[in-house]
Amino acid sequence: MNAMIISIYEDNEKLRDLIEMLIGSSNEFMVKGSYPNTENILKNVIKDQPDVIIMDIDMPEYDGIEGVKVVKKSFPNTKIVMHTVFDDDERLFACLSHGADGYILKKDASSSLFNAIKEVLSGGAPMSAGIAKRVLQTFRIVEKPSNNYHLTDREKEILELLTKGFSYRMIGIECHISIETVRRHLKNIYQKLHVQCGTEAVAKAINEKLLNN
Amino acid sequence: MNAMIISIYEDNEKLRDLIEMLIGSSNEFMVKGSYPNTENILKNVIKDQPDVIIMDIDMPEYDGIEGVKVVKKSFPNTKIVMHTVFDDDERLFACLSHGADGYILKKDASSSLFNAIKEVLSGGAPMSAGIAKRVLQTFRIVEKPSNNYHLTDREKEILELLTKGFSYRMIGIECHISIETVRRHLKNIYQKLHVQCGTEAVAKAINEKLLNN
DNA sequence: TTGCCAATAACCCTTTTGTGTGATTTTGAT
DNA sequence: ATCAAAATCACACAAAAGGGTTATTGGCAA
Repeated sequence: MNAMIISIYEDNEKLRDLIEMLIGSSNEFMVKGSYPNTENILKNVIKDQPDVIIMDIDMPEYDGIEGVKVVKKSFPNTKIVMHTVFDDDERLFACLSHGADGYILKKDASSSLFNAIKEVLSGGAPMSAGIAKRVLQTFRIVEKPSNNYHLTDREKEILELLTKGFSYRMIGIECHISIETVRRHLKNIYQKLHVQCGTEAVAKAINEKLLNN
Repeated sequence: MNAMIISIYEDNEKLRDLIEMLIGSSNEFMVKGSYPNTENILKNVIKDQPDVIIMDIDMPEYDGIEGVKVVKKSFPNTKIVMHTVFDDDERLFACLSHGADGYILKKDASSSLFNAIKEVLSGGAPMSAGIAKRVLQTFRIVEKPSNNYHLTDREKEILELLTKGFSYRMIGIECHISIETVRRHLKNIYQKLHVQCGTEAVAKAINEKLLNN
């Protein structure tokens, strides 16, 4: 099997050399392309054809988040492992949302970086321990304070049609009931939701996910 | 340092014994509590006081997802590592949303399970490679097809007030413009959004995140 | 059985919305 | 300086929404 090609984007020259050495020392990997920022990264990627990119975030002028964005747009199969000091949510999720495949903190042992490359090549998503935890925490359900307005099924049904832009008349036809009954239901719904009008009810229903779907 | 206490929930007796042996063989860990399902898990946890729980998902009667839910509700600091054959999104995210700290597939080497326990104890979130990848993928921004309706700033402002339940009149007062102008703006907004009425516009604005906040 | 509640329906009346049409003023860009 | 887009205001009219009140029916539970 041919050696996998690795590109490095890191503005600290010493660190860049170090990573290059570390990775190049294995005969599984070959470093091709080593840059201090993401200027013209698309051209570089076309030239280098890397399998994996090691990407710092904080680089002058052209930063790593931009880099992830442009590379992943054109080369979604090129793996990108972030390698950075930042562990704030904002940058983390900015990278992930643009398609970063891994996120390793610089404070971790440099062997992590080496393993991360292997892991990402075998279809995984290497993350530093704290990062993975942070990611999982975003899935926690925020135990909602029972925003239960005791809407009946019928009321939910009618509210849902309202959110779809149905007029009272159309709702009546859809539900096979008279427009007067629709009025009655909506009147009750507005009271239960403590709102004054349809638009407010729709906003509340969507924002608080009151509907079953 | 005292040995960390591990509990095991796994309905396959042979596998349960195997895990028990594997983990108990280390003097870092001590297995206390080993059960074929999550019946009375709360009582068990109170009795065993485990630091980490290894939890299968598919168990008769009382399954692992229920187990995660009830344990994490009362003991959020007790770490739970799922150990299962399932890698479908539904079960995965059901576990994560209730607070599972790790997710290891049974097909992985049993050493993974051992390492996972160490990792979760050191504040990490151990996941099998494919699982981590799946998790990261949920963060990808679905490159929205430029749902840009070319609303002007003023129009967005007015649409936002509408979503807050303001009447035309109130919007006029809020923006220091006549109600006729409000009507005019809304008329344009409805055309741009291809909707017929306020409720539909509000639903579209919220669902497609057309507003700046 | 009685009584409650959800669902249904109707009538009346006022206010709000939505639309068509037209016009003026502001503002930004070329 | 000029042109275009955006923002402003006005009038008229029909349709829809929203609120008050009252009433009937059917199901379910105390």
